[in-house]
Amino acid sequence: MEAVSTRLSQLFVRTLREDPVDAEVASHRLLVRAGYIRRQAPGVFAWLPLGLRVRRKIEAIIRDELESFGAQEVLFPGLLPREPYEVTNRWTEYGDGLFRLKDRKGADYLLAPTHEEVFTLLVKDLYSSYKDLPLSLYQIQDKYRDEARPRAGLLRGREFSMKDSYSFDYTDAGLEVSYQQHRDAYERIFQRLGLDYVIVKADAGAMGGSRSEEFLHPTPVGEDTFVRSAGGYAANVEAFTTDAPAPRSLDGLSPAEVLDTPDTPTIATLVDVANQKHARADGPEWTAADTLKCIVLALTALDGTRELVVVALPGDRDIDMKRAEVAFAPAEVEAANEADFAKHPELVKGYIGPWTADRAMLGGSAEGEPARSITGIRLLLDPRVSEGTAWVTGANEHGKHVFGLVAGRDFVGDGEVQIGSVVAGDPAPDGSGPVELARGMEIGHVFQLGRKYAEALGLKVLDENGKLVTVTMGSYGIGVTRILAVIAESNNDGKGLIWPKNVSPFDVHVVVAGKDAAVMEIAESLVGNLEAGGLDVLFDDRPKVSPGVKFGDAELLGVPLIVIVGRDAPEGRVELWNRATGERTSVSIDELGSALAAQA
RNA sequence: CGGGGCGUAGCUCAGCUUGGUAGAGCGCUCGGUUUGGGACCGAGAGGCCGCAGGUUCGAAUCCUGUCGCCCCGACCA
Repeated sequence: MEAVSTRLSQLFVRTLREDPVDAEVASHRLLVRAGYIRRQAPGVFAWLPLGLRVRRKIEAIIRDELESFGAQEVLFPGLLPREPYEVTNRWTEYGDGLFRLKDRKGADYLLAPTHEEVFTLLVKDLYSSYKDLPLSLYQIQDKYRDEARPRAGLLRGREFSMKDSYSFDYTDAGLEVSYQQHRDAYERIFQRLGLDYVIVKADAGAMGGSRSEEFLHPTPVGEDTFVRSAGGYAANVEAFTTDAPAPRSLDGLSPAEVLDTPDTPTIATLVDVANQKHARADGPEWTAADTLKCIVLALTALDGTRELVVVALPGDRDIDMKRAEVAFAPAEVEAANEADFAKHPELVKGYIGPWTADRAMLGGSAEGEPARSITGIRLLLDPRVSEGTAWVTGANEHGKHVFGLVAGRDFVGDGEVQIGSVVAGDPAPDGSGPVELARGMEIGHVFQLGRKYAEALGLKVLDENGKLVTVTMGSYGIGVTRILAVIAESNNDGKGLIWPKNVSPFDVHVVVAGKDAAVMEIAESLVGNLEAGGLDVLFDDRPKVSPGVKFGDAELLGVPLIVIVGRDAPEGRVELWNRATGERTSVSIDELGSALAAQA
């Protein structure tokens, strides 16, 4: 690209002295204040020249890395017909999140939220042989999602730019290679962008794929919680797993006994009363971790049927509803309501447990019968409730709990479920030590889709043996405008933006300070030289603006290198100002080029 | 969808309690003085006080409704 110089006196920008009142997070506030973007509607932004320049810098890096392994760029429209999305059922599944519209004939259209369907169909149209594969296609295109609540400026918008790629292979091994190529390219892209990231295992269930990882940028404004261990483990909380302890012998465990525990509907009250009235003979106090909490959830399947399940987990844990949603998908999960309880009067709120003296209340029974429990409600166990563990839990009577109830002896679950809250200190499943919790913003996602879309849309090719095989696909996304916001979010100070050099709208910002015509002339020629040397230059040539305003704007706009042409210019000296460090050094004009190169 | 807040000039806000015909700072235009950290003087342009009803001689102000926006939560391939 040809180097350019732009005069601030001509640039279409107006900086705001005060923060816009509707902007909360730093990136939103500063991008608006510095004149990079303007809001058009909730979650919808117009791009001004400065913002566009940054956006294109980011896009160029993405393109470079994708082309480096042979991915090819295409461009789909944002406006698409309903049909392809009907075939995969996403016209319906997307629900309110989809922008739908009708043409003059009443035909249904949508503003695409993502493009799996049409990419699949495009390849189906043109290719039919294994010899054409592997193939990776991508586009950088605006996506539309009618978010219930757009927020934080560019971080969650309703229109946003996304780079989406799709890989096409006819073998699983091929998909693995394509996936790895994208994953490697993403690492290089984020490194070039100067973006801190962690790769976390993501839940792959809902989309029917086999492998999925998210690139998260750690930041307090992030929307995802993830866990990581010092030993290198990282995962989304939804994908975090806890291993069940090895089964313990049932021999020698004391029998369960029902004890009075008046007024103990909560775990906290139960622990208190247990310690007061039923202290353990052999020492340690009862804690919440000794109790078994039984939570009644209502699942609504896609066909609308509602089923209650009880999840039993240690009393020091809560249910993480996000994890629950993933675990029970596609069914919807919510806490059981009054009507649900009314149908099961045998469930005594606050005193629910799996066991009664006669017959299992929930789940199966240790002896394998009776086949159905009293309630018939499925009992799902947290992995910590493993065979041979003993618990204090509800006795299904007001004011009574059963102590020493042993999993695998006195009650049996109908399955395991991993929806307990994850807390700092939990062991990583790979043995790499305790985890900590952190917030992150998803900036990239690599996903092995497998054959779901190819199957639904009939994308098959002939293999070496002349046999039709269904193509296997991957999809890979990077949020371009979100990345821009994340970079802004992580690169600013009280005075304004501080762009990393690879994405800065200009390489250098030249400020002419003072009204002297001679100084202005020197600045003009200096700008010309820098441009000739291949640098993009923003030139603050505004004649009637005081130096303070120019300096303030320079800091707000965030070009990392600033050159002040001022009082020492007639002596052949200018100041080189590093935006990030604030350091200013006097350099001779002759050496400016090398001084800039040294800073860059 | 639940909770909270806010709609007055391009931006940030005052005025509303107690009704009397629209204000400030910044920005913008013109003239002049300034020019190394957000200068100053003078003269201007700019508002359907979100919208619709109502009360009243009179509504930015009181009442009702409505729309929109922001934040928190729910939701989010």
